[in-house]
Amino acid sequence: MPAEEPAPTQSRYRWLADELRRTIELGAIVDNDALPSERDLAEQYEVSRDTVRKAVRYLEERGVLYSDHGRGTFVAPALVRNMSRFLDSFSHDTSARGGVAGQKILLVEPAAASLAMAGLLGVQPGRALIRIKRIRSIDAHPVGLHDAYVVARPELHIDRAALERTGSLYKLLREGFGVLPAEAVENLSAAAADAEDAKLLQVPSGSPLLVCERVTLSERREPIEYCQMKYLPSYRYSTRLSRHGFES
Amino acid sequence: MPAEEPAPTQSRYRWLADELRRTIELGAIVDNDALPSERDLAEQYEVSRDTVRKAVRYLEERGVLYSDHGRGTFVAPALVRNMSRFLDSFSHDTSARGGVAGQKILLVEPAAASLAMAGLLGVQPGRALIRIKRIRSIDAHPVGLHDAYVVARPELHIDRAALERTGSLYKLLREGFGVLPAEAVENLSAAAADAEDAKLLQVPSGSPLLVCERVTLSERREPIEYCQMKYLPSYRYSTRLSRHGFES
DNA sequence: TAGTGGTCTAGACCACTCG
DNA sequence: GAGTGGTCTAGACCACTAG
Repeated sequence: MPAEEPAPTQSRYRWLADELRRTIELGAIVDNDALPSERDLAEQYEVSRDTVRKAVRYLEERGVLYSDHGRGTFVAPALVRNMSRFLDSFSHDTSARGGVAGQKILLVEPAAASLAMAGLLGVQPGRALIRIKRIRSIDAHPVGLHDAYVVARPELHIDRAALERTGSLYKLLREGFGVLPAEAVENLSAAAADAEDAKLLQVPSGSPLLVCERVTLSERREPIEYCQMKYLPSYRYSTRLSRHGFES
Repeated sequence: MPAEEPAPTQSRYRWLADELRRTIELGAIVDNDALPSERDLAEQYEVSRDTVRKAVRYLEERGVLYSDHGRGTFVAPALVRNMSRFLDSFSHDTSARGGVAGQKILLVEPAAASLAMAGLLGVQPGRALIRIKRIRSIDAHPVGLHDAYVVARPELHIDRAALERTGSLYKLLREGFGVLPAEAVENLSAAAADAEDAKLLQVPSGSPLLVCERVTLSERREPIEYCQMKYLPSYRYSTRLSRHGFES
């Protein structure tokens, strides 16, 4: 029996997924325990089996559940649960970890796309960009440098004041201009801090840094920005991988 | 009209997905072009619309397609296409990039789980493990160190000879013992090479390294191994992020 | 053999986008 | 308003797992 009816704005499977997640977080079903069968859940929550399957799949994608053909559907161990690693801004990601995100804006200026950057972003070389360079901090401690190149658009008016106000470039793009990041490609490696990095992050030159390059695309897969991020060793980047088939 | 019937062993939606991917790779539909509507595809390929939707979703998960409510289904730009980033072994990943994976086995020996490792793996402290330390190389150039701790099982007989023969720990676990990695959690950061790292990788002590820690789980979410990987700056770790909802 | 998840179908209606 | 993807249903059968 449904504990509560789904809000009219929400789909039934999302509502069911939330119900199931709540049940799990309450500790009613523990790690690696089986859920009731899909047919039972369908009856209990008064939805079709297909709707149950959608809810289960939704939670599988988020690492909350996993299903085994012929055996059942189970609660994923806490280690992987909620390791969603979807698209996220530094600010949002940091507060999700219980920290306070900060920034010191070093630079907001027009720039032109270099050959390399144009290729990555899929725009013409020389295309107008807006460069934004910032020191990012968590709980007032500097942890990294962000060097972003946003593809300029006529309606886009990014200035230091607006950025300072919102504290998050993504939030500014979304709320100010309706630009919504939908997908991103990232490339991680290690590098030594150069003289400038060292000075800004207050570490010796040559110190190890985690370098993350990112290209962000809009819902229509138009390029939004290229960003190079350099982090101190204390910064940790977490992710979850699934098999999802037999690609081996 | 279907070009060819699906093999009896394969599901129809996987077959359709392969057909669509082939069509795209042939260049018949270019980046950001729209596919025929789901209803049209269902008619063309003589399947139900639901089967079309499953095929499309399958390719969306792999970064090949994306759909927009009310607009259509489109081919993802080449930048994100085929950036699947599912669970993969070093060997497989390397050959997918066109390189030849190599290894030099430094150590295969029994070990006991430390407190920290026991917590990560979800086993008792002191639990029997098998430690495997290797230098990994691409095209005969050393690129990283792998230090793996495999959870020992009675049926599991890992020795240097077997590992040398297969060249891949995952392949050995899969083909030798039917242990299939299903999910993994990774944690990346930067670190300086210590004296031992430096010697093994032939770089100065203090050089920047990309450190990747990974816990791998089986299909039943039993712990398989903990592995710490350290890579030179030339090694690149690529990933793709999606929004998948409104978690911002 | 009974029970589970996986696939497939046909049809209905809703929500969104765009000319 | 016409066309698109998104949700939901009810029922059938297959493939796998376990006692």
